[in-house]
Amino acid sequence: MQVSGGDLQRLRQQNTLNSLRALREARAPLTLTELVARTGLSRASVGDVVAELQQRGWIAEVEPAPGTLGRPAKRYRFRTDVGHVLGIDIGVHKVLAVVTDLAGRTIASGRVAVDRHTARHERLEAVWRAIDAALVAAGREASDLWGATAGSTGVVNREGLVTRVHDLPDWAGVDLAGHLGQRLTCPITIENDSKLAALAEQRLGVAAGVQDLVYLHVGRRPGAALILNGRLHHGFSGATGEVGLMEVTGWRTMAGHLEVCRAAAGASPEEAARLVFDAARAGDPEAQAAVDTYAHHLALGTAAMVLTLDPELVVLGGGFSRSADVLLPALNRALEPHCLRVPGIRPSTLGEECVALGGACLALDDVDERLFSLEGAILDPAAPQRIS
Amino acid sequence: MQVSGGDLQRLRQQNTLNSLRALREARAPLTLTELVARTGLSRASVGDVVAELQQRGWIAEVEPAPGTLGRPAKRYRFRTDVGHVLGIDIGVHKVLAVVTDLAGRTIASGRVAVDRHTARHERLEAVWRAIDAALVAAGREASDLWGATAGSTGVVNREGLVTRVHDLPDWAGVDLAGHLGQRLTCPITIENDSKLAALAEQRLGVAAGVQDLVYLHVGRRPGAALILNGRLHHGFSGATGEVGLMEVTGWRTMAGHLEVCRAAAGASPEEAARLVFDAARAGDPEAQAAVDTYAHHLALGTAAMVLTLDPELVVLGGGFSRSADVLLPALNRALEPHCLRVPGIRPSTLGEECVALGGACLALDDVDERLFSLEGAILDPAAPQRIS
DNA sequence: CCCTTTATTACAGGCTCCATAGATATTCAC
DNA sequence: GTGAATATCTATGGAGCCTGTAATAAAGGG
Repeated sequence: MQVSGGDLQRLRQQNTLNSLRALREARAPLTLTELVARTGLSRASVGDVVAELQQRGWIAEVEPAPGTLGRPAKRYRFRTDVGHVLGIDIGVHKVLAVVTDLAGRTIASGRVAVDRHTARHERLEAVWRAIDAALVAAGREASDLWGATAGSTGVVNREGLVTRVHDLPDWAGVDLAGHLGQRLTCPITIENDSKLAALAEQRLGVAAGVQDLVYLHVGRRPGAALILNGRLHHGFSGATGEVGLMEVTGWRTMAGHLEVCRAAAGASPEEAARLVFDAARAGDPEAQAAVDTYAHHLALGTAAMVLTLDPELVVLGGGFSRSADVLLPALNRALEPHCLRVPGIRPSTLGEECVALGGACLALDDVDERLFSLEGAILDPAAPQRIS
Repeated sequence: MQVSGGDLQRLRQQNTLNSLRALREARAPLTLTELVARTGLSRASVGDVVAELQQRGWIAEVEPAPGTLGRPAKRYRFRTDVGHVLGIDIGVHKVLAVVTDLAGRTIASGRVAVDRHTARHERLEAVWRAIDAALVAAGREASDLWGATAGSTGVVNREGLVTRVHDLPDWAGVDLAGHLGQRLTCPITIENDSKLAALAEQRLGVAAGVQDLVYLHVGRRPGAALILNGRLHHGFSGATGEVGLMEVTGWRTMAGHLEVCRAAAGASPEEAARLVFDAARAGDPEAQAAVDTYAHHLALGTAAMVLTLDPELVVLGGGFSRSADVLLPALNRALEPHCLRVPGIRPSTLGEECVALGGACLALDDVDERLFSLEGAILDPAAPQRIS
């Protein structure tokens, strides 16, 4: 059905998409009368549009709400189950794959443990195992996926290549998009893991709806990601939030201040920080001083970003954010002397799935883009195929 | 003419606006056939739409292009002269008002000299004199203006209040929007001067079309402004680009390194920098060292922003940018060790009108917003009235 | 069992768009 | 100067979509 310029069919397509969008954003069943109010169309037109959407499979009828006065109205809901997307977190210690529906709700996940010394090909193999496990648990095939986004440590450029990595020796230069493309036919995106975590917090977590925020990954290697004007800020070459590379911030070495504490004696580097935070919480002066020193350095880099961007919120994520009750007040105190206005600081709420969930969010953005702004054409629900 | 939801009249409005937009963005007369190609409509529909736009006064017919084969086509242009906007630069040393047409071309300007010690009420009086001079030169009345934006030093919050100023002792807290509103009935916006300069460079200057850039105001009091994703980044409280407030950058004192040079002996602070840059250009080692020191400190704050944002471009504006041939290479060298990727650095091209022009750009954005996205209604050209 | 309330269905009317064909205006070739 | 070629303009017919109104259907309360 070829449609030209400002055709009447175009108007119908617009109205159809507007109705579908209204149902999608309502996140609850709507009656025709409610849709009339939301779209501004007449009841007759909405009836036509809804019939077409139902016939194509985008929406489904649910049973009428009981206990209402008058003839009960039919209710329709957006079918979040017609498509699924995949979010993948390729971390140092684990690979996590999450399958979500079109509302971003987790359907199933698969997890494979790896470690710092896992070789590149083994890690890539673990990615497939996690994906397969998630797909099996979701009862889906790879060809059912409408989109996939993988998060990796390191700088990820526009072409999806991992260009700089510190944690994993042989990971630089890996072509994740190419690897995933061997078995996935849907559109694939690769992004930095902290950026995906920030996106997840802004969509599903503690920063829901905040337009400008700085996400701080606090851990042995701190990092940062930015949401600006409601969108993930990727930067020209993908290297945003790297203020920690400046020597004056001390970000590269600041975790050491925690590890030399007596409270951490004998513990593994992973354990050390938690022990020090616990000791500080219990009142150990040495541990408290170490936390303050850590917060002082963290505040230097954070202040640079806050003064540059004046965000509404700072979100604390990463391993150390589990001790936010100790770290957050220390960071707040340390930021005070640097900032004109200290933004709100809140700890992450999503936990260790946040990177994979952020990947799903990014893939869903792509699905929405395709659905709502691609020439306004309304098609049958189907998994899009990668073109390249 | 009341129009509901997905009315057919709505479709006509959309098509009308699309045609108008095509004519506006072409910035040159178009024939009906060219409009058919750009809008995707049929010739018959475009004919109708154009007739209405011409009758309403939005577009005008120009004489046909000679020397073409076949019957010469009528040509139409967007009437950039039906409306005007005002850009105002309230600086330390001058007040400059610029009247532009809807294409952002300067029609006339008015300028009043002031200085650091001009009292608040005198400066506000100078603003009116500059505005009146510009209006007289343009042959317009205040009621003809479709929008006005004033740029001021200091932090400007969302309500248009100037909250923090360093250069002018009694300027903090001034309610510029209220002052301008006494005689201007159009929508009024107040913004920080560096932000407006950045916008002007991105729309009309050296950074035309660049999506992500950092604008560096280099002068005795350096500052910065950000364009992110093609839009001015205002921040939560208006205090963006203030990384120079961190002591470690040395921005507050770095101009002193220039003024203590022998090359600047006896000169006024305003003159000193230019003399030192001249001496450095001529090969004076002491001056070159001073420039390098200045560039080193400038690079500290710049690197923090570049590492945070990974912009495509850095634009050098402000007084010292006239000596960009000396300063730019020094800044480039000083940035090298800090950055993963040193962005392109270019000197400003717009000169001292840039803040006022940026104000006009911001006012024009508001005009476009109102014209193209306000419920899709197409009205007669007229100066909008402020509601508040 | 009837009445009220609300949702659905059917039909007429109006508006806008597109396609096609004929009329018009200019240039180029001879 | 005349005619062919080219491209634009004008007018008409046909089709699609939306709206409004009136008639019909379905549930709950008295």
